[in-house]
Amino acid sequence: MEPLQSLRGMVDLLPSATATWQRIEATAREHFRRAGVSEIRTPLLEVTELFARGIGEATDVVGKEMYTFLDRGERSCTLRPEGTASVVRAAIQHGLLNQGPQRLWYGGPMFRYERPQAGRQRQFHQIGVELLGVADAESDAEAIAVAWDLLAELGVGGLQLELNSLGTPDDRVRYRAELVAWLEAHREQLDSDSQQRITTNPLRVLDSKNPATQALLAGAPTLADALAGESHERFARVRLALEALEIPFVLNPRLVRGLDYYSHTAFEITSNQLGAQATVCGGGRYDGLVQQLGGPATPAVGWAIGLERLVLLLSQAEAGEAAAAATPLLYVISRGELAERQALLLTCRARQAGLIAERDSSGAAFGKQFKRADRSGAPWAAVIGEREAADGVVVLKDLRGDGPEQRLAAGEALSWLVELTT
RNA sequence: GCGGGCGUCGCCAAGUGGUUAAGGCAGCGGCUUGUGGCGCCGCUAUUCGGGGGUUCGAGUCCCCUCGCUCGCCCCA
Repeated sequence: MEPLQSLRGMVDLLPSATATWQRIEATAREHFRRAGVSEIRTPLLEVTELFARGIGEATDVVGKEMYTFLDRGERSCTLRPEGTASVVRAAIQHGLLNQGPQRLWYGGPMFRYERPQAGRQRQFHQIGVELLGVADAESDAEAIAVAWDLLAELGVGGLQLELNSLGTPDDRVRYRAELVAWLEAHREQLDSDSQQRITTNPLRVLDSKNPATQALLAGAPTLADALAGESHERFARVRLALEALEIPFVLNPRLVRGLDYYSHTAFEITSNQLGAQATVCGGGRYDGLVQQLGGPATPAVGWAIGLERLVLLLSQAEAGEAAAAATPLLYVISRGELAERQALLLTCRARQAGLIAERDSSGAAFGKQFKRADRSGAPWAAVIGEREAADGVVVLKDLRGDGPEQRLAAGEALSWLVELTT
């Protein structure tokens, strides 16, 4: 019989890895609590139209990466490819936006049908923050600070914050026209990829990896020059706020995020240790999205961190810590039916008393059980053989020192161990 | 979706057309049927991701397929 495998790009997290994930989640939860950000949980499945309208029909995410299917009622459903659209939908649906600014975070799996590679899976996990109903430039910086500080708290080093301003939709429309005109004029000198993008997504040409194209682009009109005065001032305020927070950043005028809903501030936090998929965190302002999804005009900023990429950046020291946390204090050895029942009882009582206890269920010779007790790393072994079982006692043995074995009633042995650890 | 690399035991890994597929770790058993850590001995792949083909003969060559991986694209 052929064993079954997980679907391509769908990854199991084995016990050796989950401790790291739990630490990230716990750290994030506490970090958000201090930042006054509350958790929101939305369904993994949404009507397809939500993403088509929210993210943009022309984007790669919507155009070719969504897990979309018809349910039994013939509705087109999509496994969420990102979190923002769902959060905004939920906020609108439940009238949250009538109650003042909403500071929300979410986490969980996202789905994108792409070719897997390092730091990229078809089911991946994000943790993200959305600040809805905040308009000021300082809030952009605050959102970035929440992400930056979280990464710092987790101990991720070597990160770079890249920053750009996309201006208002008007700015972008105007710039887009200028850029397209310029690109058309230089069409012959562009690589074929870029030529195609003139019509599909002209701003993306700026990001071309083709060196000749890059050289040519030095003479192209820049988005920064096309920004209206207000957009310019706004961006300056964001930068001043980041400087005040002492969060270093580099301006990246080519940073054009792939989702349609961004305006003004766009940023990415990248690492040079991730290979091609260098972005750990990406986000920005999206003032038009709420309205576009049928809600009241609501300014907003947000970001998402890719957890798989974050895990890649965390050191292996984690694995060691996790193993240590699972080391039992007490290893219970037994042989014989009555003894095994008493061993089970002792083990569960020990756990109820707050001790990490493990029971050997092999029924093997004591020699074997002691060997396993030793390997478990437990400092104490409780031994229950037929004699102990008959007398209702246990033998407590110090596996690390060479103190004498103690023969105690089960309850005494437990309270003795509890005292030892407090 | 497009290119490149790879796929031998749970993990690491030798093997590059010719009898029985090294070794290490882990696991299990024994020396030691009530006392561990060391040591010694033994066991664990009729099979080399799967399927076809070439050949007297294939883990080793070819084709297809699945998976992983790196890059492109895109993004977290």
